[in-house]
Amino acid sequence: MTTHTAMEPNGKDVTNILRTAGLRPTRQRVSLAELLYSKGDRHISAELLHEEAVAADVPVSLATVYNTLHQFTEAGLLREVAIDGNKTYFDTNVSDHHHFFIEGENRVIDIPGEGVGIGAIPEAPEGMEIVRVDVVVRVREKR
Amino acid sequence: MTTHTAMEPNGKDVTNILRTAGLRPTRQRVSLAELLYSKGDRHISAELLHEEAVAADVPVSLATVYNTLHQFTEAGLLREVAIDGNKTYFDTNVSDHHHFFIEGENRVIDIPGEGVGIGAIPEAPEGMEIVRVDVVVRVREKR
DNA sequence: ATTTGTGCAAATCGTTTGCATCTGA
DNA sequence: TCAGATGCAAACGATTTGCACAAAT
Repeated sequence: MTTHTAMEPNGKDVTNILRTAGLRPTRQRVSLAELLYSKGDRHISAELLHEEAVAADVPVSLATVYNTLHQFTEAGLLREVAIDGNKTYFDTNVSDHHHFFIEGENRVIDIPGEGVGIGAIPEAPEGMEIVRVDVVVRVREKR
Repeated sequence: MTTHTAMEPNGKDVTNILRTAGLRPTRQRVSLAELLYSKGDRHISAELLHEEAVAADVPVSLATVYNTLHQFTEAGLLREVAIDGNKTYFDTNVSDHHHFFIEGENRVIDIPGEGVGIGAIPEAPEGMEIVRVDVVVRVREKR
């Protein structure tokens, strides 16, 4: 009986999720997943997650963080948010929703509730199909 | 009399536009502006514009292309479109409109007409004001 | 034992910058 | 003249990759 599937509130779930996604639940993947999902919805960059991991005594290399984030994204556990141009954010909220982007601070936050709705979704060009609609509301500190 | 302001259909306009924007109409700026605006609305990357310039016998350095694109953007002659994450596109259409992003091809095209309308624009977070709303409809080749 | 993941450092890619040299007004 | 522009090459920051080593099944 090697199935040491302890009953830590998160550990177990995460392990299963990873397994289901076809990813071996390695130390670093489990730890990163816990960091990602234990604090509600987040929009995090690879670099920041790496720092958090190191701070949490989970030494992972930056390369592994990148790998992991991409694997999670492919597995549908994360959503890549391309907003800024020079940095990639990963969103732990995979459901359909949109974002505020705070200029200056370079922060991304979810638009709460059903705040936005596209009026009319345009038809895709000939031979194309819509994959997703992203709405980014850019805001800045009011002065 | 050095004011050789010829009456080339574009040359003149461009020169004036630049002057109005407070930019000296230098050889390369005028050429780049012509490349940008002589073909209708475009979504172009620095690299591509650079190639076009070189191809058009207007040797400009890539650095100058970047500088110029940013100056034009500040002057309101261009609009930066952050869609892709790893590349910046500059849109010659400065009016309010949205985009299709063709995955795989990494191409950006305008959404024609009044195809999209945000249903309800959400209120900005406390102390923030909305700068702009960007809608990107990601499409892929239908199979 | 095999397969898959990880870490490191080097490589890449797009973009920016420093600085000496030109150019337009 | 002389501030402002340009070109080049080096600097940069984010991300990726190659490969030897380690861990999971």
